[in-house]
Amino acid sequence: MTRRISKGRQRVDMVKIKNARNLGVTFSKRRAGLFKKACELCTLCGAEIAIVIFSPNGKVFSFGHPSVDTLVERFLGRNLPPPNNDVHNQQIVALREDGIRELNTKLMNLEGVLQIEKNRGESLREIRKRADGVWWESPTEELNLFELQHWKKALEILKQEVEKEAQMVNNNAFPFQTLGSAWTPPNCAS
Amino acid sequence: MTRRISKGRQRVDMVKIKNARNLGVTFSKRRAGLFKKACELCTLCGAEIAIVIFSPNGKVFSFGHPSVDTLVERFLGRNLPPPNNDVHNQQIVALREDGIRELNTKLMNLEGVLQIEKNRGESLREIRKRADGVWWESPTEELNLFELQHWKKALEILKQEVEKEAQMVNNNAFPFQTLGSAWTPPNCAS
DNA sequence: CAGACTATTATTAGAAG
DNA sequence: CCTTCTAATAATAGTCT
Repeated sequence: MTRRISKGRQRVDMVKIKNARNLGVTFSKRRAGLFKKACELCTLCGAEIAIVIFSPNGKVFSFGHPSVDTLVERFLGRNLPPPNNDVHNQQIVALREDGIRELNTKLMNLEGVLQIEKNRGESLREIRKRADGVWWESPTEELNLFELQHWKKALEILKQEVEKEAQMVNNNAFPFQTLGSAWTPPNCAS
Repeated sequence: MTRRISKGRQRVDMVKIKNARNLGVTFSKRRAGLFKKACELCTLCGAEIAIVIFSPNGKVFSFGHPSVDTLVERFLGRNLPPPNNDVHNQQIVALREDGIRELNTKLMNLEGVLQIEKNRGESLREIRKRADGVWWESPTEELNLFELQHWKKALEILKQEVEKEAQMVNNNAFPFQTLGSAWTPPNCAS
């Protein structure tokens, strides 16, 4: 029996990914964790969440309940089937007017540009691996919270859509993007 | 001292929120946790993430790195295809470097301080006294809010200069890839 | 490559202030 | 509406299989 020397979890502010391989593994793990958290928040609190992730390699992953497109449309203020129009618009305005966030983006912009200028001469050897394909498993879950029961219908419709899309993806030698696909972690909060 | 009978964390599949009040608290806490996870994923792995959350009450919360709008547009395919050029990859590589991560952390911490200052009106000294441990190590340690805002302006001006310089490259090689976070938790991964 | 393992940290539900 | 505390579970980085 070899001695197991597991490094265990590091403090977040000390995490340093050693190489590209580990970085990819970490990305996959944390992406799954993020989607799981989102799913739990949906089922537990009755929230509607859309997440779009662009990986460093250019692949796209998305999570959406009831669907990314629906929520994005609502966020952009086009088709408002608003349960609460006033609050919604107020929030949008508030989001857009938040100067601090704007400041943060600008600062980050500055840092990014500067760093790029610094690294302009550096050679890069980035692997454009074929990232993991979109897999989704959708166990027929019971939404036990009675506040969430009206979601069942939407969820089933969503699953059908995703199923159709996933089949297309599987048949074709799926190229690059995953649009409008939802992801469901194996064990989402019920 | 009364005896503390803390229920502790429940298993996720057993969590049942007792009443509306607790549901609201749970929503806030988990929403913050989700955003923090997303921020860590951005900083640690160089991912770009947009999250839109509609609360059960109709309120909207968003997280975007670099911005929700940018990523949503890319997701919807209305804008440029995923940037897979040298400059982009260089930036991703730069994100993984310790230096840029530290800079990001510093800026995010700065952002967090400004946010808190704006919202609470507390003094920087009090905040720093409370936030034990993680802080930036730089000549900014003695800055108060006033000076921080001054620094912010200087950075913005510098950023404009850099942007102007990079504008020529912008059109071809560096379309819209930026660093930035729309929302920053108090302690984001470094 | 994809899971399993595990030491370790992170998250969080509920309660109290 | 906050913040803080705490027990208890959840997440995860590195490693091995």
